Amino acid sequence: MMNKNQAFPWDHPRFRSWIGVARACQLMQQAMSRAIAGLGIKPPHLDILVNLYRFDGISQQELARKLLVGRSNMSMLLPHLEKRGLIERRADAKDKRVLRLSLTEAGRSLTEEAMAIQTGLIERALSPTPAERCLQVAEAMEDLIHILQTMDADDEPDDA
Amino acid sequence: MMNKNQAFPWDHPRFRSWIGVARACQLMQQAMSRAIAGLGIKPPHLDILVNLYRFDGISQQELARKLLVGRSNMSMLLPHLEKRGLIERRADAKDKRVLRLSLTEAGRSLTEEAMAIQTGLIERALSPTPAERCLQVAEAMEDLIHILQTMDADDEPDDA
DNA sequence: TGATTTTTGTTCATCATTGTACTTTATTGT
DNA sequence: ACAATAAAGTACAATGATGAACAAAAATCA
Repeated sequence: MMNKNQAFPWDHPRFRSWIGVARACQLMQQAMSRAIAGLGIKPPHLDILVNLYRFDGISQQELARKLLVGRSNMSMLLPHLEKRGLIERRADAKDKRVLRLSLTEAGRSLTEEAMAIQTGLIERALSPTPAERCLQVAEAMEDLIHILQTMDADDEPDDA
Repeated sequence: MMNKNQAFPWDHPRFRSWIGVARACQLMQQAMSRAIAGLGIKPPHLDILVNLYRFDGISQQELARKLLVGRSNMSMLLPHLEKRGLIERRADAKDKRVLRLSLTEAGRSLTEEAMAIQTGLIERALSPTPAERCLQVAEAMEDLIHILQTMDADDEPDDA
């Protein structure tokens, strides 16, 4: 059994492909962690800062959804960044439940430094891959993301 | 500043590409976690079992290196799997320091079940991507892995 | 309006991962 | 052979992530 069509999982082209993606991600995460350590932040913080840089005034809920983590994670990390003077949390005027997030000046400039490092590392790591190929990779990943999110959406509503 | 060449990081093709890879990885990890939860194992255990399935008699050190984690991580996880009767650890005859790892019968059959689920999920997630494209993705990831590993090797020996 | 349900964010207990220090065994150098 | 160094595995303390229970505010609906 299982050695009828393709002997082992690692002989499937898609399986090998995915193993490569997973390893690459892990290594990249570690490399990124070291690259930005000098700025006193770690990958989770960087993700937050970049998203605030891009989407000013976002709520904690929306931020958590973008980062694919739970709300509680934001509640743990954001006060830290706030105390360090990198971000601000102001209550929304119309809905007193939500906290609107934005970068301080210090946060904005640190984020720009961090993004320069991040972009540099990504450029170096993908430098042997031509831009066109990168777009094909991106396309494959977006298809995958769409499928997984659809699967999740299917599971939850009708679930037991 | 920074908006001279390409306005923002997310306009770089390689940057966008990488963001997609990272998101895909995260979602896949979560989906995989749910997919194998019924077998009573989590992604780290699956990684271990698959590697033991493929490389019987490997040592804890080698396993840790393959999985890109620390030795201590193996020391935490393996006794668990051993108590559950999925793996065996036997001292090497020639070098009393190393423990040689192998799957039990129960472990082997559970691993086959798990790999079937894993392969199925990967196949589904990458189904819209033709096999040829998958190989191109794999190639890009292998280049990236090689670069990052070379960078690490460069940093450590001469490091401060 | 008043009661019920949703939504937002927080708190807390639990679990996973990491790095460091430590023990035991091999290897190297003299 | 003996001392020093390196390597394999373990123990432990610190950090990070997760999910569930909770409080406050808003929305829904009768």
